[in-house]
Amino acid sequence: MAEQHELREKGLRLTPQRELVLAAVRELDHATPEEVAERVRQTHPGINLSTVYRNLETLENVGLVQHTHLGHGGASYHAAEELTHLHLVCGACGLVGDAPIEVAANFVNALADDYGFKTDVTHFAVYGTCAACSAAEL
Amino acid sequence: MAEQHELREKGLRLTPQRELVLAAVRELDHATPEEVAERVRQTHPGINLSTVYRNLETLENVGLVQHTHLGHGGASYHAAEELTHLHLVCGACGLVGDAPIEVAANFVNALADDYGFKTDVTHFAVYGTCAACSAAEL
DNA sequence: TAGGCAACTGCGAAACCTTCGCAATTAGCA
DNA sequence: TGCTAATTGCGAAGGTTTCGCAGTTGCCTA
Repeated sequence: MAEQHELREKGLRLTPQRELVLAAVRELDHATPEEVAERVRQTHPGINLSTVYRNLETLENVGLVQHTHLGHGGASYHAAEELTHLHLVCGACGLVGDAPIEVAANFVNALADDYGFKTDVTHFAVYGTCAACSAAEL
Repeated sequence: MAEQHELREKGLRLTPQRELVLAAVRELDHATPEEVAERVRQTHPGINLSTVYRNLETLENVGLVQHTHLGHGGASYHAAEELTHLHLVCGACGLVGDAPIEVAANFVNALADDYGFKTDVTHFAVYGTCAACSAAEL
């Protein structure tokens, strides 16, 4: 994993904190800044929350990570290369499920054809009620 | 517009603030709590932000309004009866467009069939790039 | 290999947004 | 008309995200 390479390539300095933040995002898959910080602290206890925020922003600017809105207010961060699925958030139990992007292909095409709108389905979650909760409601 | 009726029907007291909040949500169409407050203040200058928050919550509980996530963090409120369209948020210019719910029908059905997931397409916005901005990028 | 510049970090404080408790007010019932 | 509980206003608290500043440190250059 030539991680140094990818960070340097983007014109970023290689700091332990930065590497750890990127690694944490990759390991965690949709994690909040707070969760990323917690994870990083396992190997680098002193890391500051501000630093995590700043690095997430920086990494997002160079396209290595991306954020998604999974619920309430906060953003969750993903490694950019893993953004191959969309998120199904259950309003009842709060669980976040995945579905392949292809499920939305028709939808995306329809928006493109009818409105010229280029959709990024992964940015916002898809909200609804999961199978288990629908069943429980009856 | 027998507004009194609908509020009383839901078991709510009829206060000027409540009526104004509901009216503001209906007039504004997707407005943040802050925007609702501002609007209400035009006719009722003293209204407190807490009151707006509380009324939005109350009105949502009885099903008269609903909130949607259009971006960043905050929620936006809609009159429940107008939730017949989904929101297209352009990441470049920030504009919020509308599209009829039917565009997503196939998508919703696919999620229901494949995952048993009942989707509420209006709760989260659909994120992407609008026609104008896609054109401008080239 | 040493030196210097700019990027980066840590820290604290500030700026949000939202929720909460409490006392005073007020709507709607009898 | 009076009572009671819902609702309001206010201030404060809580949480998240941003910011400024001084100190540190990566990386380029000589």
